[in-house]
Amino acid sequence: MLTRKSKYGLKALLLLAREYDRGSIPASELSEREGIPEKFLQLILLELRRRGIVRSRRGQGGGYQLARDPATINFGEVLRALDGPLALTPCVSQTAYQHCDECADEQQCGIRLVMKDVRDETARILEGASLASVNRAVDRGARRRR
Amino acid sequence: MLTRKSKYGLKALLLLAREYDRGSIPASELSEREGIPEKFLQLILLELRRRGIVRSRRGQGGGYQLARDPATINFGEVLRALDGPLALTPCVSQTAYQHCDECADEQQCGIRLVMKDVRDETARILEGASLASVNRAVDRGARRRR
DNA sequence: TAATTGTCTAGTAAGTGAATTGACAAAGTC
DNA sequence: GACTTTGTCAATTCACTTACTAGACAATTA
Repeated sequence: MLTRKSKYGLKALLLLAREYDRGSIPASELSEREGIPEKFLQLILLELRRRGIVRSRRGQGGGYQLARDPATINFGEVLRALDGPLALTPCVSQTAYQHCDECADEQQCGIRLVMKDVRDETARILEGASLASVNRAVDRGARRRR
Repeated sequence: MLTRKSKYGLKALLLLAREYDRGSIPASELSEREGIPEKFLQLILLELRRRGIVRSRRGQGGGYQLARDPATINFGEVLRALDGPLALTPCVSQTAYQHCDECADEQQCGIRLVMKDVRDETARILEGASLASVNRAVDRGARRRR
């Protein structure tokens, strides 16, 4: 399951992407506009900063902004930062591989076979979903509905 | 993440599928051959029985067997039975849809858009993976490696 | 220097995962 | 019909994770 943490993180980032050229936006504003508990959001933004996804400035007029162009930040990267590896099982993870101790021969494991397929497809979709492209898709959908 | 519960369940089912024509296999044997804590396995098998995936017989010579042909039982069905819905978020679940309260307009949610894609692909893969086809794939892999 | 805003460490309540225990029920064997 | 094997089920345990909150502290700017 997607945790609230990731959901909040993505929401804040999508908003930062929409207002990318506005400069820094304080956590309090992000928190209010997206309905995210402020202290929790600060925790999340801190992790995103450590990962180089977001940049921060303190003091009056400070706040957060994307560290890079919205087209170069994707859902996969964000979910990995906040929720950990995408794979459903460590034995098929690219970023956090771990051998299953109960599995005598990984080559012979049917479960692994299937989970590998799931991971690959999931990664393909999430890494293809950049903040910029997702915002564009939402806008396209809204226009079509009018 | 795939829970141990589901992993154990799938392992037991794959074995039951391999020995489908042998009749009932006691939980104790499944437990020993797959290295699964026996009491925990019984809990899992009970859930699978309630879902009509497995059949049981008590008393001497009793045990468990698949309720249906191994080709008609797929990973998606099993994971739904043991771990709950496949979707990463309730607002894109087929089997347990729930509106997100924090989401004003679902049609405008970029996160939902992406999670829907992930769910659809995940379901396609997991529902295409039957006990029979996965066992066949494992055997093919083993033969190729020899 | 006062106000604003981010940084960081702790802590906590509730829930989930991964089991274990033990009483009980049914079915077959001798 | 007693005995044994095997499944059913409710209850409990324990560690870990999620989703927060509190509060001290640090930096920046008007």
